[in-house]
Amino acid sequence: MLINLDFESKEPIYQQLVDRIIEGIAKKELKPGEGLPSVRSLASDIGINLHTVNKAYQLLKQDEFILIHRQKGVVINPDGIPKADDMYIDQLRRNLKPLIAESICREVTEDDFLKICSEIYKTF
Amino acid sequence: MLINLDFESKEPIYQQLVDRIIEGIAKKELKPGEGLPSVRSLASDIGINLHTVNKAYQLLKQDEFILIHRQKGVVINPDGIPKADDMYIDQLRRNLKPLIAESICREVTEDDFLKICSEIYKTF
Amino acid sequence: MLINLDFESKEPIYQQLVDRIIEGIAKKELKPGEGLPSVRSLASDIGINLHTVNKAYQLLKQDEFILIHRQKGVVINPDGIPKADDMYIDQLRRNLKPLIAESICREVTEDDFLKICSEIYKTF
Amino acid sequence: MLINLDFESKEPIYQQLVDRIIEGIAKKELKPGEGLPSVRSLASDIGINLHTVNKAYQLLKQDEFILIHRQKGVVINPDGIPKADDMYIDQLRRNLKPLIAESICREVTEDDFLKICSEIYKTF
DNA sequence: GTGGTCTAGACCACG
DNA sequence: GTGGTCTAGACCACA
Repeated sequence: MLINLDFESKEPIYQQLVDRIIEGIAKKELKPGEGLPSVRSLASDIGINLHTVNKAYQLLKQDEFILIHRQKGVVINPDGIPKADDMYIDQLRRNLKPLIAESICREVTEDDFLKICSEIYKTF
Repeated sequence: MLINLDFESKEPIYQQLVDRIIEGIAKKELKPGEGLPSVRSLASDIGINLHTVNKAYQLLKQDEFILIHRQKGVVINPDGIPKADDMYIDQLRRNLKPLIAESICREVTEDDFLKICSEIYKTF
Repeated sequence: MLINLDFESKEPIYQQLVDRIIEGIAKKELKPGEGLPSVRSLASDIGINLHTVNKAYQLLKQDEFILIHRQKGVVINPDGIPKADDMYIDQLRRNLKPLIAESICREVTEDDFLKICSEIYKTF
Repeated sequence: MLINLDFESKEPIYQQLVDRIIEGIAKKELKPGEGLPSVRSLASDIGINLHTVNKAYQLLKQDEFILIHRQKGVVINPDGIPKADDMYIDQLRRNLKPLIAESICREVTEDDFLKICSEIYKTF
């Protein structure tokens, strides 16, 4: 699995890293129980700071995407990722709302928007 | 039009302000050619610094949602908001991708996701 | 002579007005000795503030483009516009420099640039 | 590279700063990929507020002269400056027009004007 | 009274 | 230590 970061983006590197890993899980490139590189090795591979990788891992752990074992190291949650609950759906709504609002202003129809989402779904 | 900000949020105030105004346009509560409050009055209304409002206005101006008219002050772009172009759609895709990736991990089906988007569309 | 102003421009209205009048003189649409509308009538014609027109006229008077007679009103300098002196040429250089610098960065060749200037000269 | 500002000028400091940096790029004193001082250090060097420097940097970033790299800091766009497009040429025309109009009024011939431009080109 | 500019000082997120 | 955000207060240009 290849991780592509944009150092010129406004998006923090640790957040990009989180997103890439979640995408890897969504694409089944990373499977439950599978190991992830250690903080140190990943950091040096990508050429970023150790703390940055650590922050990404902590966030993923917090949302139970990964587990951090003292001995086995970092692994994708073997029990699978927690299902969406109401809180997640709420947060998703809040994130989607401004995207949809701007799309409406720019005359992207609901059909167009859904089609775009659908296309992205297919890429996973 | 009522503007509701969350001062505890991680989202910068100026960005929330931008989002609220775009939502107002999407909901037709703000119509092309309509005037917006001056930076000073809006700032004092909301209870924030005028520079924060100004930054929001500058961003909206940059994307041609509003324009600064030397006589009328700040107005919603009377020619309407620029239609979505390829660049906007690309950016939209990049924004949607991580949301969809996480949703897939959390077993939100494509249908569920589209339904949520559809519901949000209806609120405008 | 038609005066076209852009109220959404960053350029102050009085400056735009000055520029339009100078262009009128350059195009010989306004000839030495010819009268200009009074501050009041011009202001109401264009739909701008009286002080704005006045400021434009004062600037033009300062550079001897126009004379302001108590009785004859405002007239294009009958003795013609003062020729370029060293000070004017210096100022012109200072104004051109940043335009040329940016053009160089954007790979506009000297020939291209001169051609553009030449074209503009032809429009007068 | 030395930066010379005129604090008495009507031209805003941030704009002068932008102009100086663009001139530096035009003169190849600043090369693509090269780093620029941080807002703080440049501000204290020049003796101005860091926000003023920041505004200049933001404008340069917007026109893709520079980019803000999360690791390298502020750097001249390593891909080079975007070439002139129709929009830039139009804007250039609009900027040149009043300069040429006044020059015509002051009997600066086309040849003289082109010669001045040519001289400025040679200084880069 | 409006927006534009500049300063000063503070806190935070990031790497 | 970096840029990003926010506040506060000031002066000016503009209309």
